[in-house]
Amino acid sequence: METTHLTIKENISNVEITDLLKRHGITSTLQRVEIAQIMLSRKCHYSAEQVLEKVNRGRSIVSKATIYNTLRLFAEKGIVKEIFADPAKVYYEPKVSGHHHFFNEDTGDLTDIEPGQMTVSGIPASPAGTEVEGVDIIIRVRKLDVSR
Amino acid sequence: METTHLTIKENISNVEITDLLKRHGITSTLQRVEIAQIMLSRKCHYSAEQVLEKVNRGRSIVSKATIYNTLRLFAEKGIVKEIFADPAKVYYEPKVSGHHHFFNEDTGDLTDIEPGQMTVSGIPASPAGTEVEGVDIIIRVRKLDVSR
DNA sequence: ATTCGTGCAAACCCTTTGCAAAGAG
DNA sequence: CTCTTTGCAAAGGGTTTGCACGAAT
Repeated sequence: METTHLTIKENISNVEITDLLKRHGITSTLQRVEIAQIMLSRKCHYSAEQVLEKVNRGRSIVSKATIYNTLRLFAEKGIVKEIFADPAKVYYEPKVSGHHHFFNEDTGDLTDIEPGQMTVSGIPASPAGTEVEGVDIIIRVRKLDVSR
Repeated sequence: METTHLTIKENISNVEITDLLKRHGITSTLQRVEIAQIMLSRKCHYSAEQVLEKVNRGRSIVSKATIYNTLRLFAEKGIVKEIFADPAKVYYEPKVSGHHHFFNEDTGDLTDIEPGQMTVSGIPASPAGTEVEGVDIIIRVRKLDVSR
């Protein structure tokens, strides 16, 4: 349940993943391990559709419904983060705190801004009865307008 | 076409709105004036659905399709801004630069953070061939967890 | 006349849900 | 054996589109 440290590395063993899921209060199943494998082996920004493709790679192991359910579960449990930058779809990334994004409005590309590069100051008190969950900064960019 | 100054005030006359639309390169029509009226008479965050209700108020002046088309047009021309905070729907507000938002994940409420309160420093150079369109900061909040 | 804007309904697409079958402990 | 998870297909809901009608120049 507690947010334990997330390791992003190329070849995470199933044991490590199972362990990590359990530490986050998630029952380990075949499908969940496969999805975690995809989401935790590298920095990425994947749509549900992309996760589906990557998990199944030819074979057919996980259904679309399970992708959505699992990604939502992972988000609730804090091992994945949802990015709402593109109105058309949600993107998912491994939850490593403190970094933000460029979003290219022409191409839909998301790019990481490394943590520490950018700082926000003067964050006002949150509305009465609420607490801050997180701060998302999205810098919207588009291709240079050469006509100017 | 140029982003001219936007005035938010309670009773904007049709003449003022027509003029403003024209200055932004938008042909003035009955429906567009009605929609602009709603969007420019106060600070607000409305979903397309809410704009529809407010514009029609009993009568039936504008269709849903026109609401969407017009809001998108207004966004392109810079008199309205789209907020992507809630994955379920887009919110629209009058485009007055420099302010940001609290988003309550429990209720879906958006609240303004006045410009100047919060500053970001260390914005890195945007990816090659792109230019910054805008910086969106969303502070996600939720109701205080009393169980802790 | 020709062009542009509007309205309706249907299409779209991402996402969620209901329910029966399979899996975990 | 009981509770949880999965898969399928269907439903859902916000948004977009196609096309005919109407308005404007």
